[in-house]
Amino acid sequence: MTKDDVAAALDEIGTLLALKGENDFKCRAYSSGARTISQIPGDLKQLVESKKLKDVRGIGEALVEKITTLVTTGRLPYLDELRASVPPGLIEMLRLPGVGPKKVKALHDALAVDSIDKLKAACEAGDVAKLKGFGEKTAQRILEGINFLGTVGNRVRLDKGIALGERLLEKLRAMPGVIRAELCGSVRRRRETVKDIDIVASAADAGPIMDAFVKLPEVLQVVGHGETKSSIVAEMALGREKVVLNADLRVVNDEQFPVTVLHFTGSKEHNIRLRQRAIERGLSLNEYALTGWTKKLPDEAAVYKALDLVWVPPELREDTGEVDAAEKDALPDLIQVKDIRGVFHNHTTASDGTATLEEMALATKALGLEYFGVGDHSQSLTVANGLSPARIKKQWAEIDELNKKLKGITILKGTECDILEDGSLDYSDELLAGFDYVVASVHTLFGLDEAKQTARVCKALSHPAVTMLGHATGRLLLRRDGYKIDLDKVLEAAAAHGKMIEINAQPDRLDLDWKYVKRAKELGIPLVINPDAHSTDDLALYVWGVDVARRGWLTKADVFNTKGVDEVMKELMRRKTAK
DNA sequence: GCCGTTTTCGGCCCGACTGTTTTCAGTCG
Repeated sequence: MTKDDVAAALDEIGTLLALKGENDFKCRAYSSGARTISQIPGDLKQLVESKKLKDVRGIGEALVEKITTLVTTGRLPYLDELRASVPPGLIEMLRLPGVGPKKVKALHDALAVDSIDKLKAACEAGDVAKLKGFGEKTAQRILEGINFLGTVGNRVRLDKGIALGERLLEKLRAMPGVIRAELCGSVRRRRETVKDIDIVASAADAGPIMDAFVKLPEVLQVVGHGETKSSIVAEMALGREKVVLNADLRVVNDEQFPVTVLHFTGSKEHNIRLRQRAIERGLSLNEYALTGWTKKLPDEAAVYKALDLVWVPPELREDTGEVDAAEKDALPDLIQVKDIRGVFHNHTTASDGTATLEEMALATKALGLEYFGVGDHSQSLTVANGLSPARIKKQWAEIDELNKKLKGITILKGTECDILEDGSLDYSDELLAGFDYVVASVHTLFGLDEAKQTARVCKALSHPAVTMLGHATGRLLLRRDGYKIDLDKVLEAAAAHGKMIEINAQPDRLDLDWKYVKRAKELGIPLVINPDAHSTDDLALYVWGVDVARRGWLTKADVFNTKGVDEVMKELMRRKTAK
């Protein structure tokens, strides 16, 4: 039972209790407990066994007992009973916009509605509109929600969310009367997926901007249109697909702007900490002002300063220690895109890429980078045209030739070598010794149980030739969970054997997850940001990995590919000869 | 359910918007 499994169970309890009409604070205690567990460092089982769980903030007696049962037995009778007493369809109904636990409960109690289908029928029959507290408009909104289910309200990848967000932002900034405008929310914090777009703008008169916003061509539906806040469903074509997202706009006066931007950047948990801090100082922080503070607050940094904190980069605002660090002025100097000087894990036409070695190297140079590491697939991955030892040697010769010919870019000899079922590698030790570096990755047998998968990867990490672990979980965001693996053990193995771990920057991977990036740093493991490029365009994807690194508190010094080519080669050579 | 320099009870971040009400509950962020 992983931390995520435990967190999911607690979250489910919170939701089920809410559907039963339980006290809101009790439900929240479970949800916040879930969040705490999913972000807790170290091994949960050890924490349970050492009885230290009760010392964790937000985990009290009742949660300790339930978590202990979950971790030791893998089950929780309390949750099973709850599940049995709440029809599963009720949870699905919560996804409808404007429908929360109270409305779901009312619908179930009064009309015996326990599924989306029955809800649709009840709306169409007019039963919902007649219900106390409901009405024609509510019934209509529910029907619209059911029609939209599957397109609206779903999370989308960060890169797509930003694209739509920036389009809206650009149009807003061009509107007459707009003084300042900023993307806030999870987009600004660079979460790997986003559920909606939050925009804050400042203007002397909000009305005309609100009116113009809800009439933008991107608007699919107007969800709300108030004096200072409007909410739309926005749509934009991106390549061959469409991005559909909710977007909220808040317009305030320019004096309020910094506090409002802070508020809507979140996270909610970060805001709560700031508000508590304000209260401790005899102040009160809301979305418009720091009440009780008499001096001007021209920007966000001034608001933090008023709370005796240094400015916190948005990527860190998750209440995972950043407020304490900001108090001591001990926040990390986060890595920036410009710090990256080369890339290691990339493919060419030799395996499953679309560009040649030379094209890829030149495109890397064009991005201003110093080195291009090729990491084509290894021999057993035949579906991706993995390279045989003979083809590897041919590629090495080609690299030697290109390195003589090309100026301003160095090609490094690497491989993305498959980790076989037993944890051994896909090439002989003799061949492996000829590479500058080896990225070891899992591409097969995703279905192995957690213990086997963990042992497999840990064994690969013990191999002297391995430099770094590729995409640690194999997840595809919003599409596929990663393979079951105990990442805490994997990190321990990487630390023990002095290996690096990749942050795969493909926007649908972002694997290693930022929470584990933070832990890897604590264990002293060097991280490497790789685009896993399969085309020349893909090379620039490393910027998304920089976002993950920043969320994981990494500085330039924590990331291997911030070093220049000479230093990189020296370190890779040192690692090879140390074995 | 959690928490405590008001510590075993009584709070828990707080405001906009909507729709249903006629003063407010529910939802959302």
